[in-house]
Amino acid sequence: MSGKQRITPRATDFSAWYNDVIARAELAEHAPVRGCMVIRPRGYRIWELMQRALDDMFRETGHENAYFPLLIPQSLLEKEAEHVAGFAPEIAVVTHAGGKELEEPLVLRPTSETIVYSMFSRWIQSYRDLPLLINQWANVIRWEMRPRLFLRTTEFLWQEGHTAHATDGEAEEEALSIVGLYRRFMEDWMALPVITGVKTESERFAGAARTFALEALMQDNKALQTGTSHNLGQNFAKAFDVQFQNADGEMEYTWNTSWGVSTRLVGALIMAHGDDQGLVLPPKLAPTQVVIVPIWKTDGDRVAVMQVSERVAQVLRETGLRVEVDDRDDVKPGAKYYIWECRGVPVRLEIGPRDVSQGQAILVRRTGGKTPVKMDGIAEFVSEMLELLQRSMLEDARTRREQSTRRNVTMEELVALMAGDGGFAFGGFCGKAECERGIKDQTQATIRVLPDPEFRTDPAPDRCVCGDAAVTEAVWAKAY
RNA sequence: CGGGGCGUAGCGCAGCCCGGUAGCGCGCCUGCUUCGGGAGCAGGAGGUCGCCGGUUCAAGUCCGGCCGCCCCGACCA
Repeated sequence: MSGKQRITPRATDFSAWYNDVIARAELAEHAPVRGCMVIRPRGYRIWELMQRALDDMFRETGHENAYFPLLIPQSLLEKEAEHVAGFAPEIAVVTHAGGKELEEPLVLRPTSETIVYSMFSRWIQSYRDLPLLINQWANVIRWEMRPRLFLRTTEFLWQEGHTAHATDGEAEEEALSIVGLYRRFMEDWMALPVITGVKTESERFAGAARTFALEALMQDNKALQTGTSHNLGQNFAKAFDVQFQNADGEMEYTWNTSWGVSTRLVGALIMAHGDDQGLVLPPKLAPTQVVIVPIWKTDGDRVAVMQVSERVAQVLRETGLRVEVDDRDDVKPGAKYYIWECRGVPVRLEIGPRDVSQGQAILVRRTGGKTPVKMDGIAEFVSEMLELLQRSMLEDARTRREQSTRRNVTMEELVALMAGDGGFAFGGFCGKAECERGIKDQTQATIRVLPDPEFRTDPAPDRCVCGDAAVTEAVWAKAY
């Protein structure tokens, strides 16, 4: 547990680094079933902190939590043609139960649109029932060929929002406002800058009219889709007969949205901020924000140092900080430094006999640098330090992303970039699926999004990377 | 599903060619000395060598079969 095995440096093998960090920080492990993971307490608490923040945001915007079942009748899943086709390869099916073969196989939900909208059709009668804004926290199952802890597992945890509206405009507004909500969460809590935009047809959710997405760049210069929000149009309403009577007494199908983020966000946090020492957590999502390491030689020192350490911990906790005192006497202080750095704790306070006599503690930042802090006003100082760290992590991540972003790329540049350093490549796009396909075959890069106005290049490119006239701008990257 | 590799202590591995008392590092337990950047010494616990069969006086090692896992080629929050 407190071994001194080295973490593979990122530059040597990013994948091995990622696995090492997860193992050493005790975030998760592989389960007996291929593709499944056990999320350990230190990893699960990160997810719980994410959940709490997001859940509060959903509530503030009028959404209510509910729970729909894991098992879905196969016939129900098959009602929306495009949806079934899209998920077919990833579906797990229960055929036997109670000691006999089932009359109708049950699907383990890969997502819950089908069961949700079949229930919505019973709950909605009038325009007065709209909008209906539901969220659920749940696990889902998607049989994966190439699993990776947190990033792509057969079972994962997520939230899925499902809403019903009276008009297409309202649904579109809802889908977009969720993108904004996700973006605020990712920037303010995860310190993760994202690019937002709309997906091309080939990357669109099975059954959606439009898919909006948030894309972040990891330190290996590969993109990670960190969230999606779909305007489902009336596709599911028609498949599941979700109708309401409008003010004029006419029957209309509802307009729906669905949206989600998952435990993949933990993987994003690791890959966006981690360094060769291990995990680096933004203060707002760190299970332990401050670790106090008491230092002593003699028993007399120990009593004095522990007394001060506990008092400092108390003061910090009273200001709402998550604090741990590492008072183990079988591990030397130096070893503790490595352990807590590996776990990503943002701030460490070292308190030894010298500090006690001088009325101070030594504050060490996870991202580098140490300074003495006076005991008077230490809570305020540490709080401000954490806020500063939270902000600087976002700025640093944004700087890294900008350094790995190229604009107005030509086909030659795109090919060279994807064969080399990778990163985000902005360029004109003709809108043709064959063009998109060809670039993917040649470079392994896909269009992550057609970026929202705020991210676009000014002036807009007028030629597609293929040479044809551009109808829009696109962001290419190799993706997870 | 096609190609390559691996199953030996909690983890990482050696031993296998050439059959003969199951080993190393880390971790774990006990004690003493240590303690401001991964402590040292001494003692100790821990194993159906993936499974089934065969050859042999004798199999971790040789032979046959099976199972599982990892890596590489067609999808995805």
